[in-house]
Amino acid sequence: MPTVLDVAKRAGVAPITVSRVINNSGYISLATRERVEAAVKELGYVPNTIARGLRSKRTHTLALVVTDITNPYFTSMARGVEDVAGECNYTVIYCNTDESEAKEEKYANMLAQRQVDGVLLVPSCGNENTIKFLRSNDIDVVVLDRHISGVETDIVCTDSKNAANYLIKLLIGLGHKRIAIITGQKEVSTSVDRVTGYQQALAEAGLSDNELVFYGAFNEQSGYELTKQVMMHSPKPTAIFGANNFIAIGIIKALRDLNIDVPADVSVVGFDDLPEYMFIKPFLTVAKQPAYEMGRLAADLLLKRISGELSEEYQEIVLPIEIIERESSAPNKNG
Amino acid sequence: MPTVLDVAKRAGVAPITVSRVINNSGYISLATRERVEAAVKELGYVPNTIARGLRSKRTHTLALVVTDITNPYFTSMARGVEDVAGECNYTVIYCNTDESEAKEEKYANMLAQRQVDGVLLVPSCGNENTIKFLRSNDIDVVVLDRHISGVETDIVCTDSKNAANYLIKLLIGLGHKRIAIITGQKEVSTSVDRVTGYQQALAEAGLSDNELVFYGAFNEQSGYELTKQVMMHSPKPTAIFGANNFIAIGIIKALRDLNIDVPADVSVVGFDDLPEYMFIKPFLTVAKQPAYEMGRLAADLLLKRISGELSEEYQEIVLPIEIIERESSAPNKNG
DNA sequence: CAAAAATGTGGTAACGTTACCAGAACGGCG
DNA sequence: CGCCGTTCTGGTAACGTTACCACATTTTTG
Repeated sequence: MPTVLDVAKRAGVAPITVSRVINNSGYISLATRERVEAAVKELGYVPNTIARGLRSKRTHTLALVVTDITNPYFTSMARGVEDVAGECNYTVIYCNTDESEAKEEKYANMLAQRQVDGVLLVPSCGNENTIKFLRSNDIDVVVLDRHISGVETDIVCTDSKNAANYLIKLLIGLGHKRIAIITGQKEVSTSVDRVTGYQQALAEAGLSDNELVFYGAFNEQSGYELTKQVMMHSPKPTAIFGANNFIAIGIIKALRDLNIDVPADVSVVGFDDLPEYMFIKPFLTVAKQPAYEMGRLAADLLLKRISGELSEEYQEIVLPIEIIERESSAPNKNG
Repeated sequence: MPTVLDVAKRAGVAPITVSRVINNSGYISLATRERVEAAVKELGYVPNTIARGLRSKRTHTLALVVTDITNPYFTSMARGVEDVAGECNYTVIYCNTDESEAKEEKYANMLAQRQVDGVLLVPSCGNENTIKFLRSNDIDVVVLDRHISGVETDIVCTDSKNAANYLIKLLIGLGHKRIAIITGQKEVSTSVDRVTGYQQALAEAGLSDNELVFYGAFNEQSGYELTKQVMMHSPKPTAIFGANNFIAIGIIKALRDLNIDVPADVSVVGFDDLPEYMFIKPFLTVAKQPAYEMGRLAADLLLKRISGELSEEYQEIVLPIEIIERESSAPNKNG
């Protein structure tokens, strides 16, 4: 493994000069630059990012902390982050918290040890400890997807409340009066926001008495089980709002197992679209968040924050949500 | 940011002693250990992985190079890798080559700079350059999914040829005689292997004259377009084999747009299952590769290779493929 | 034409950790 | 009692790079 020193000797210059050529910094005459570049090639020299990081205090590494990378919503987000990072010669480390606060803490610790330059965080809970810890280790943080209380921060998210509101109004417009919502953990902001949007829509339509809110987890199983509970209610709801993609799938499967037709008997709407290629035939009416774009913008904001080219003030970027009406929502024919 | 030195001072010991406590190496009396641990806590000391890596020549970092992380096949694989790596306190960097040799090369260079301890590589092409380059930089490599020529290496894969063979025999058993295969790039081993399995099955059944092989790319668009070509053939095939999940989806969509019913008019079989949760109703007959398990085993093998606890000989691990028969393959009723 | 600014190069030290070598204190053994 | 092995601790240097300062040379400016 040749080092700057070897290259320097070969090119007949000082190590620092080699460094300057590689980093394109400072003044270098064309002649020496060429000599150095030739030496680099001849020796197959590869600069050592580790040593560089130690000295310069910049590791050119970001981390993306999500709950589960196998959720296509986060996979797209990850790809967005990766693409922007790659363009700027940054590397990304991915971490899966599985919605566990303990895992989040463990990862935060690991990332501090690794001296990453910045972290893109989808908080596993409403807790501000992780952010404070990272900041105390000189690591910039941009929050994604979910709000966090108790601390100011840069954040990239969508307007869950409004989108939920819109979806419910859509259902109300189709004649539905008994609409249930199945959502995730009470501790997660998106979960709460979607419920709030739901409640507001009902209130505006004078249907507040019909609230049917079910908290659970953001996964298929929870959606499945809660649907069975929901359908025990009397009178039965005529529409269900699943607060993320997995919940929506759980709902559809449960209804199928209960021999309830969608949308003839019950309409279903969801949040977070599944990738188009996944469905032979798109079917579910959803509020689609621009996951890839969110990843891109968040990475962009983080990189700017790291380079210090931003004012002190924290930024909040709210992206629009697209409502896609498909077959799963239909006029109410069941009272 | 406190360092070992600060901790050492506080605990009244030498820096090296702090290092020993943190790494659980060498002899330490209980008293000093406790003193050091207390100092670590009081100062909020976090060891610096960068400095550690520079000195010890081990970064505790792996890289997973795949073609596209948004393909659920690779996402599962990634999760398998991540889980094993995490257990051993290794961190994983993900890289997407998008099947481009240039990108693969760029990433290899980056990974060498970062001094990763090992790389899990899904080769974007049959080229051995990347492996040779990484090895010349003291980086261990385990190849995943696809064979590579021109160089011996550890590899974890499945028996594509046999699985393809089996799928085609299944179709032949259902009475199909004109079976087309739509596959990926000619340069990719899995692409070729699946064609070989296809050809052998036809040969064994005395149907060699009916070969219908279409090379393209491993994505939906290619599957879609080639399907339209395939169906121009006369006489039309009665079954199509899509050599990966995206191609299969492209096929299904194309047939739908052509008003051709699956499986009444044409049977379809695929490779690489989509995650169960994606489908309300599983439908496609597939050869399912154990992606998560492949990731786990490959990471395991790589870590062993890194720790030097393996003999010199390269290992080839071939995992079984599961054939899942579903509705998209049915008896031939179209001659 | 002197002074100031731009250009080009190098020396030294430092980033934070651990490898390597050394040595002290202690107990057990012949 | 002297020797050896075990247990515990420390000093020094090195990993490969770049920050910082210094200086020489050339070009620009008033």
